[in-house]
Amino acid sequence: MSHRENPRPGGRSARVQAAVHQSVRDILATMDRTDVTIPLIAQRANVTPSTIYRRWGDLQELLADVAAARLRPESEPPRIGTAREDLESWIEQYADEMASGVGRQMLRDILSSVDGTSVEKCRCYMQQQLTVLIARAEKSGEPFPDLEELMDHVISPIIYRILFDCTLGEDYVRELIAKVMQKLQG
Amino acid sequence: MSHRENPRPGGRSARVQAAVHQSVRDILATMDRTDVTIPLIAQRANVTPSTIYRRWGDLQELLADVAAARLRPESEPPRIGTAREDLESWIEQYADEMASGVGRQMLRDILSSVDGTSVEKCRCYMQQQLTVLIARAEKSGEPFPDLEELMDHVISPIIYRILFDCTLGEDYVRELIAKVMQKLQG
DNA sequence: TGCACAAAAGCAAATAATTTGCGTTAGTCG
DNA sequence: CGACTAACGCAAATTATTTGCTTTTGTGCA
Repeated sequence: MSHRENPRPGGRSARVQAAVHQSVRDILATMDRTDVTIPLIAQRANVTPSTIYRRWGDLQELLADVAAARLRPESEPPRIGTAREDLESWIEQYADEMASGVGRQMLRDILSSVDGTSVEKCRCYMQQQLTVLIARAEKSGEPFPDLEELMDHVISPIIYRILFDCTLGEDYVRELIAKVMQKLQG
Repeated sequence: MSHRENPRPGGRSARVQAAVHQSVRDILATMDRTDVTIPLIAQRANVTPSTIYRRWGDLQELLADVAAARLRPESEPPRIGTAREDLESWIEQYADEMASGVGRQMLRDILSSVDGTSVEKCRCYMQQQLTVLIARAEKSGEPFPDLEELMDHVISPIIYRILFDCTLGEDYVRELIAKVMQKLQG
């Protein structure tokens, strides 16, 4: 599946991929997840079903691919104030996005794919954003948790709760961050 | 789907369910996940495909149901010594099971099901076991983290790493527990 | 015990999705 | 400009899914 990673921009392959991705997004916005089919996606994208089967294999892989693409961040985490404030703001937005209906669905699509590419992308995108925040803190001299600490004790609990249908309280994210920050002192 | 929850024991419904579950386990042990099909499962279980379609809907739901059933604990966490030692031992066994090939697959099957029953079971089973451990600690007067603390800072990071293909180092579980225990002092 | 009822299974035809071989097209590189 | 190749379209063959109808099986009641 090398072509899925680096289709030459502007080539036919890239156009088909864009059309199919767009078709999936449109259909997913309209219909229930359970009656989305490849023939349907193909029709809306003006390609043949066999093109999709050959490129993505099956519906799960296609949905995972689309979900991963949607999770790619468009910009760096916005600058609010202190590094901690930037972190709080970004994580809160991240949690909201993942906890929404479409967010949950994207997570599930990504996790249920056999091919690990999408899951890896999803993790990398998130880590990149965190790394930017960490770098900012370092630059300004603020004490800040490292990547592993953030993954294990902020991101993981949030994603776990979303996946396993627990509720995320109002201040849940903020409290997680507070705990991690507190540990920096001790 | 009320029949899936409480089929009268010994009835025909229960026998079919057992046969189908067994068939799925057998097939999953032999074959690659991607070429398991409902007709195949039906054949091995000596039922017609339509029976499976009518009862479970599709392959994903069936696999999620089987996975949830496999995760039901057969016994309480074994008694090793102190409550902390019991916890370490149980979590380590839990992590190993989930990190194995079949464990990962079960997790994914459960998470990709649309119906939330299996995901709920999976969480409940785990929480039950933790609750037993917490009760033991309380009885013996040992300081011990509460359920939420264990879920957020021990279980979540483990499951997250498994789902997102990170590696779990040799002492990773033990260190997570050590950190949580340490917090009880401060 | 035996009869009536309901739930779930079987069967088979109809529909829909997936796979595959082969010819065609579009982009790439010399 | 003219091969060359990767990816697409088309259509036939296969396989999976759905569905209407019939039959079986277990349950409750006379």
